[in-house]
Amino acid sequence: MSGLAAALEIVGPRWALLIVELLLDAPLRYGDLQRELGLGTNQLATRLRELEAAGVLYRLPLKHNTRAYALTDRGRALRPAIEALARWSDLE
Amino acid sequence: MSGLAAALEIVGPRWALLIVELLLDAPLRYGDLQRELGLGTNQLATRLRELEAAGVLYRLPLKHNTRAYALTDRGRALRPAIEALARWSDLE
DNA sequence: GGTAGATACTTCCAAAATGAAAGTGCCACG
DNA sequence: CGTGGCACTTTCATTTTGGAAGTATCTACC
Repeated sequence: MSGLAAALEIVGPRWALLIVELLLDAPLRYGDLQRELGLGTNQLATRLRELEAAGVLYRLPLKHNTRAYALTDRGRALRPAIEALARWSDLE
Repeated sequence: MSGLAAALEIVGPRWALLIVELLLDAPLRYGDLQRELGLGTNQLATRLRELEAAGVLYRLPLKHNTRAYALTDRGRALRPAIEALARWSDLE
């Protein structure tokens, strides 16, 4: 399998890269992500579970039943790819 | 809509970026793409139609009922993004 | 001239992913 | 003890993806 295909197995599903993009700035809570992205809560839960399993992000407990989602080193390493795609869409 | 979201509207669907990756080297025919990727012929037809409509690639007639698919400038501009994703998956 | 093969699809249907809405469990605060 | 915020789960409809088979056109061969 090509490197690209391997990458898409992880960040290919819908919303995955958009979640990572939001977290590049700072950790966010579940509700914040949902409001920013406007996706169904079930899908957000699924994507976060998968991205955590892939080592892209991790859960950061804040208090009682509140936690934030933050990027790992591997997650932050997606910045060049995300910026390249964003720049591509700006061409014309 | 963020630049990233706009890019994913075009290259987000499954197989789309993998098709572009193959065409970065040289134009290929329909059957070549299908054999290389191993996807259903109906989906290849759909993806090619969408990528053509988005100005990423174009049909290049060869002879009678044979044609090749080649990248436009806009399609070739995806190279940095594709390489960034491929490199990311190689980390560890 | 008929037939077999190559090429580029389309059509049909099942399976999986995605999306919208409502419900659950937990804790803090008044 | 009730109300509200937060982080989900469950359920079900819709859309996307996937596999298999069929169609149309031209070419080359017998």
